[in-house]
Amino acid sequence: MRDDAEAARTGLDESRIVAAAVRFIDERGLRELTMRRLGAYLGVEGMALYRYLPGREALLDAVVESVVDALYRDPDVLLEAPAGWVDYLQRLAHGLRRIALTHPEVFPLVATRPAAAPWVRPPLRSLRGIESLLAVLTAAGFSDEHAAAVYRAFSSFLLGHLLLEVSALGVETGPVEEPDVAPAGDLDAYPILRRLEPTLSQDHAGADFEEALETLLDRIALLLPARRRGGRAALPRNGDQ
Amino acid sequence: MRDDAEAARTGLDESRIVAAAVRFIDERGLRELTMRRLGAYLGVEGMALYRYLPGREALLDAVVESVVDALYRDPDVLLEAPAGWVDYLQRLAHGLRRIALTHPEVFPLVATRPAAAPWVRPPLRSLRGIESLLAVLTAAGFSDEHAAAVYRAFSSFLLGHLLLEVSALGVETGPVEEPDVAPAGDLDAYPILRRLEPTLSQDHAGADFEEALETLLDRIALLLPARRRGGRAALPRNGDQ
DNA sequence: ACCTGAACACCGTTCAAGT
DNA sequence: ACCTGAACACCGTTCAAGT
Repeated sequence: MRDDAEAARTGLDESRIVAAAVRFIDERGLRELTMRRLGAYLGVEGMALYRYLPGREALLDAVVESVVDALYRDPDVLLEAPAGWVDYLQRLAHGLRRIALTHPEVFPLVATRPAAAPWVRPPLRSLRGIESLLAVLTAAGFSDEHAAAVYRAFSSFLLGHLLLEVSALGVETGPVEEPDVAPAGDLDAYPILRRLEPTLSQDHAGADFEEALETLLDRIALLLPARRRGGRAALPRNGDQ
Repeated sequence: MRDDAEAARTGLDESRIVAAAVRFIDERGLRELTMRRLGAYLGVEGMALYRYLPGREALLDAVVESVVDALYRDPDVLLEAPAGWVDYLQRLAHGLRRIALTHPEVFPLVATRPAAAPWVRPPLRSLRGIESLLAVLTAAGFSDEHAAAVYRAFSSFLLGHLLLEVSALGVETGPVEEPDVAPAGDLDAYPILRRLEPTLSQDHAGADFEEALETLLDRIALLLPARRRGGRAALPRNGDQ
């Protein structure tokens, strides 16, 4: 199906298959991905993939792992030697957001695939990543319980914001059906919705993400004794915009 | 397949099919749901369902709608006549959490199905629900922009927390494979993770949800002039636990 | 009017056979 | 050693035919 069947010269390989699957999903969407079509995309019959992967479920797991692991190959995330826990959490958050926006069709998979253990929380799914996060937090003076609580709060924040952001992306171009006049049905029955529609349609994803992240970091800083907060959460924030 | 094929006496019906689909997913999981099996579950051939629904995608949309709409049939949510916006948001949050925990296999669908418009944000997916939320907020004195911002923050909060909570539920009993000794592979390479595993395995979902909800409500209250906050956000909260 | 049976195009997966 | 072809059980969906 592709002009340059990239596997033709050197043969297949698990990592090549997974990389092709990620590109396939980015280009055509998760719904389009079948073993047979991915085979064709690689210039091969679908059955050939079973030499390298046990099946479709394993392929999807590998896709998720590959996309999440890109975080630790990202030079802007700098797993080791972070300049403090605040800087570390900011880099992690921005790195994950970059991944979500680069692979919006893959991210729902990152969000919903069953995890290997109950404490592996999407979207931060890699043991290496969790270990590193907990290492940074405990080194910064958080107790074990507080480090765990921060990990939980941070996961929820990322999952909620990023899943909503990519799903809003999808809805713009996603369902190709119904090029009707009214894009969301009859709003006539919902007067406030109709009045607020322009306001609600504005894209605040970037600013909301930053603001919620800063708020979360302030709240986390309060778990530390004041002298270790690094200037965070010094004052209550002014609320009236 | 079921002893009392409930449709046998009165015939099929869209709402009966959708209700059966919800029960089927609750009992056997989303992955098991096929048109043919749902037919059998109703005592009928799968093809018969196409008289009432255009196809499988429409069925899933109807399942999501049905589950979310239960919120407004819930007497504890009390759509109309709320005792203030704080009370309203609390009831809505708790009502949605109840739904998520009642239908953990359906909730990922609520979280990830493409929405009808970009401003329809999971998990609060019903136009009626959004209208009602915005009505309560603007009546309480929030500007249009603030009401929209509250809606966005509230959606992110609910989605992140509830999706993580139900996915943690799923992982306990979900993948029936691998009753191995080590439940999450070799933690030997991750010393901090190994030390924190008992801490991380504790279930804090309920308490985390309440705490994050209260924090969010405090933050939202700051958008109002002080005299309209109803006692909310009077003081900065004490951080050291 | 409502459901069934047969049919079609397509899946995931297995495995003997080809090269 | 690596891929293909045929095969199997199962999908979603359509539609003529039954009752």
